[in-house]
Amino acid sequence: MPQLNGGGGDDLGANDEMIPFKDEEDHEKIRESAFTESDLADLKSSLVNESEISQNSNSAVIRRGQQEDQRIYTDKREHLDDVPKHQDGGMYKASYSGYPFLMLPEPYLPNGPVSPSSNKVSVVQQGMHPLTPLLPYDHFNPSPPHIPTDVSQKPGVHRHQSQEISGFYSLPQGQITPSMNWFSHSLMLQSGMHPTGIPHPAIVPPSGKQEHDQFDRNIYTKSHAEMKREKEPKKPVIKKPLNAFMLYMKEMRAKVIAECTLKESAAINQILGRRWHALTREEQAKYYELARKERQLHMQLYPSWSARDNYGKKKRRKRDKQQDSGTDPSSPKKCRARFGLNQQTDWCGPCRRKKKCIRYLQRGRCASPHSSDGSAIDSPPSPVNHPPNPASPTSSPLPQSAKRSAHPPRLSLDFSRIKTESHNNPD
DNA sequence: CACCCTTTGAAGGCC
DNA sequence: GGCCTTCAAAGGGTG
Repeated sequence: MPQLNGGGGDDLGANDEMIPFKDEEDHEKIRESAFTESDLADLKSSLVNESEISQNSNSAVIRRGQQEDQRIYTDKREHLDDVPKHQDGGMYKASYSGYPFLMLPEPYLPNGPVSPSSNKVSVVQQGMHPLTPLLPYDHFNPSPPHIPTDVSQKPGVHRHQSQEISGFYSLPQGQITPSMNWFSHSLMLQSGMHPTGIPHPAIVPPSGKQEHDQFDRNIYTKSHAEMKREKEPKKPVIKKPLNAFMLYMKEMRAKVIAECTLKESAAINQILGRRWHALTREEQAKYYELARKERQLHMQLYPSWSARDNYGKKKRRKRDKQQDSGTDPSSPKKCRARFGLNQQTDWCGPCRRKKKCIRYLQRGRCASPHSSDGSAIDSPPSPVNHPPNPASPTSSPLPQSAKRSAHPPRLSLDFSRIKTESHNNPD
């Protein structure tokens, strides 16, 4: 994919990495939010700037910054210091272990994180090998250390690695043994052993967030009968596979929390969102690739599952309710509607180029920045910023979403705009 | 206690 | 195909 091309170099330089995010809104909202302390805001800015600066420099700088970030965890990883730290562009370094084992999103870990106390922090802190989990595809480790040695061994079933679909979904301990390759698991699932009968990592009890943790604990603390009684009425929920950004958040959240001592997820997510945009395509591509693989595996494990299955499992958000109840036609969602066809000069770049604004369409706001006076920032007619499709044309197919989606998942953003916003980067 | 907030991406339904 | 909605994680905040 062109986005991945490391070859022309410039392409990766993200000059045309038109990344949308609502900068102005960010600033305002952050100020308006519960985090009103100026130092906090500064901290946030610096956090973002850190990435932005890196972005504006080059990937080497980025990696250096990441290494610096990583230092935060040095004390936690000292015992792993003999392990090469920089195997994959520095991206999965710090905490992105566990994938496919520990990094598995907790919903996929029916028994919860290996360490009961670590379910908020990812992986490395769990003492995992820093590389194994980070290299789920090419460096898949069939014998993750956290797999208990006493797990039952199923005779005749041998785990053999699959390079095509590595073990993204860790097999539940005590349920699916590590000696079973995931294909076996998949086959089991497809051949009658329905997911609902096997507490697969992606399967969680139907209700609250933490429920799966409780659920997991209950498995060991409650009697079998009790468990049965409790479990039976509820149908386990197969969660959606995490997308690239979710994977990124999962990995980086702990780091951001540690750096800025923030705990409020909304604020953390804002930072993470901006950092996400500050990533180079290469860096993002790795997460896209992980996400793609995860979807692939999820699809194989639960061929009949549909994202729609989980609809209604969450309460509708207020915003949605508001939209639903009173769809306010006076609150335009699109630049087209907002400014009208006669004032296309006021449209944001993407809208002007494409005559529409996806962010307005999807989020009710335009991610692509307008200038402070309301005029649109003149974005270069860069190619649409597809997600850095990690699938190399020779190795993997396009992500389905990329194939299906008529529009790019992300809007383009004039990167100079980000620079302008950056306090530290006059460039 | 339940929901909100906040982010991006994926998926699916509707037209 | 375009548009729209919902969910995925997370955990403090809020009513």
